[in-house]
Amino acid sequence: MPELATASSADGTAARWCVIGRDARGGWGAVELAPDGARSAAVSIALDRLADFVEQRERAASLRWVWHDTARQYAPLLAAGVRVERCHDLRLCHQILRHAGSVGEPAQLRGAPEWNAPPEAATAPVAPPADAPPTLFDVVAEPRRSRGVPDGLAEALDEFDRQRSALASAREPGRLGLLLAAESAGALIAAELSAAGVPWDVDEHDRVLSEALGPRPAPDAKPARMLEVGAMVRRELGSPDVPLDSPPRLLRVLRAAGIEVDSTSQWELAQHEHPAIAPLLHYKKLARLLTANGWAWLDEWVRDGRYRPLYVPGGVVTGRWASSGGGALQIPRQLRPALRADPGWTLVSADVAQLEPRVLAAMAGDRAMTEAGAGKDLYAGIVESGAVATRQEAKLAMLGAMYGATTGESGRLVPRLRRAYPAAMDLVDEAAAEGARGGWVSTWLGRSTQPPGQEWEHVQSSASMPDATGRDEAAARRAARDRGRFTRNFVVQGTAAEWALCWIADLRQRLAAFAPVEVSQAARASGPIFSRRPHLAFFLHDEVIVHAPVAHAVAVAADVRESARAAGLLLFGDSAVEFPLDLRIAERAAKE
DNA sequence: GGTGAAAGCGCG
DNA sequence: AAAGCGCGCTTTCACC
Repeated sequence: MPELATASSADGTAARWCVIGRDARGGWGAVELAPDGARSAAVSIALDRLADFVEQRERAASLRWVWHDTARQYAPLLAAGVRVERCHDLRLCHQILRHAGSVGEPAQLRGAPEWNAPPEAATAPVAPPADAPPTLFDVVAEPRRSRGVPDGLAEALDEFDRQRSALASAREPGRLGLLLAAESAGALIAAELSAAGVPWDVDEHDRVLSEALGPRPAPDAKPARMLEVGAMVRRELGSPDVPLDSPPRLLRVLRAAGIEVDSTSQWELAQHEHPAIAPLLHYKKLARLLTANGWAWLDEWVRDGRYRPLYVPGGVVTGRWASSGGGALQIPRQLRPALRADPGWTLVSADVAQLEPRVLAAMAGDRAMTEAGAGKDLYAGIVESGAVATRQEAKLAMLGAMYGATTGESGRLVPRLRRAYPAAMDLVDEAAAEGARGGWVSTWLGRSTQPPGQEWEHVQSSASMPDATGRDEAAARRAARDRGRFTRNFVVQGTAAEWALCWIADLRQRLAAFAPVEVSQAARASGPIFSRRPHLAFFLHDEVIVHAPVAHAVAVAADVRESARAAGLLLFGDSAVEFPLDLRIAERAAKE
């Protein structure tokens, strides 16, 4: 699996790194590093020759590009039709190494604050005009730190040295190195996903909207169906002007009508009997659809038959991706029919069945839980083992175990899992205890939590002062429990994110190996790199969608499964834990 | 008039 | 007033 190898690649060839960045004269510079540390002389590249240079070197040698920020560096290359196989993203890797508890000598890295930049959206923030007079706020506040990271070649070389030293000092450099490679591969994939886009059927989307809301209304007008349903709510409440879109005011009206709710959220409304409730819930559904994914969203985010959200790799503390713009993390199931392959192509969709519990079973080496998930639905396996009575109970108990539920039905079921799967439960319980103590925990590959903030420490120390009140002590216990739930979930969610990165990184390489097909007119919307081969089109935590020529669909599906197997092997070796997929090949493509 | 918090709800 | 983790986005409303 060459993609994820670091120090040397698994295909037997010595890995070489090519570090690139801006040179002192404003052009580009490149320096190649051999595994033994030998450096080539710096090569200068004219501004407009960078894409050519990268393509040439990529073809000539097995390289890992080292650059400051994939989000900024790779998008222009993709636009120029250049794909790269591997990279090392200095910004993302810095974030991981800086906080990794297993790094023995982090001091040098932590002494390079300019690389400690938070993930940012692909669109650069608008800088204030340089000639604007400083406001009072500017004078009082700390100097504004640059939001980006240095993009110079010299800085990149220095930072790469620091990162290699830090990695070498880690307790398990192999694992942490794998994480750095996986994270960087994820950054490449995120850029490629935005470039390729999700094939999106605007007519189907419009049909879903019209069916629910009525025809598209004039700008600033409410759709017909919303007006009708709103009128029903008003009639049932006996009030001509119910403020449907303002929760605080709606709450007052509901209480005046005798509906004793404390909020206007749907789960609470659903618990009351009143003729106004059904239409009100209906109205809220419609309003949500309209504002979140209505015609305005369609106009803004879908162009040329492609939905192009922005992904933020490493944007979540656990290592999951975040998104910024386009709402890729929250496409409602209702709109899934709008994901539609181009003519002659199809969508291969897969999601992992119960990824997080399976990851937990593998981490903990829990044989009973592994057995419960072998060859079948994990929750069904838990029921078979006799721990709980129904699949629903198994799911509720498992989520409660991983999230730290203490009350309600979920909390009530957790002790049964503790008896049936002590190894798995010990692992999450220990992670929670460590977090509650103020300590740090790590994922399987070594992504660590940051230490608790000053506020948290302050609450804890206040509670141990001689004059601490009962209230102080309660607040400290609550904060400790809160952090414990976070660290409990961190180890599982974060390791699941690592598994998923390995899965899609492996799959990406397999897809790139497909023989190219003739380009169809529609497929060109994916851009020069993606219109001739199967390519990733969507990724969300534990599911993936591949856009593929129909002729390749079955082979792609096999690769998706094979990559899942490879990810399990890469992370957990010969652990018996299986990662079964729910996999579908879409039947309908767009009309010719 | 712009900003930020909170409510509410969509996703895993 | 969600119980129980992690997010983003839209809207309203209080405030400067």
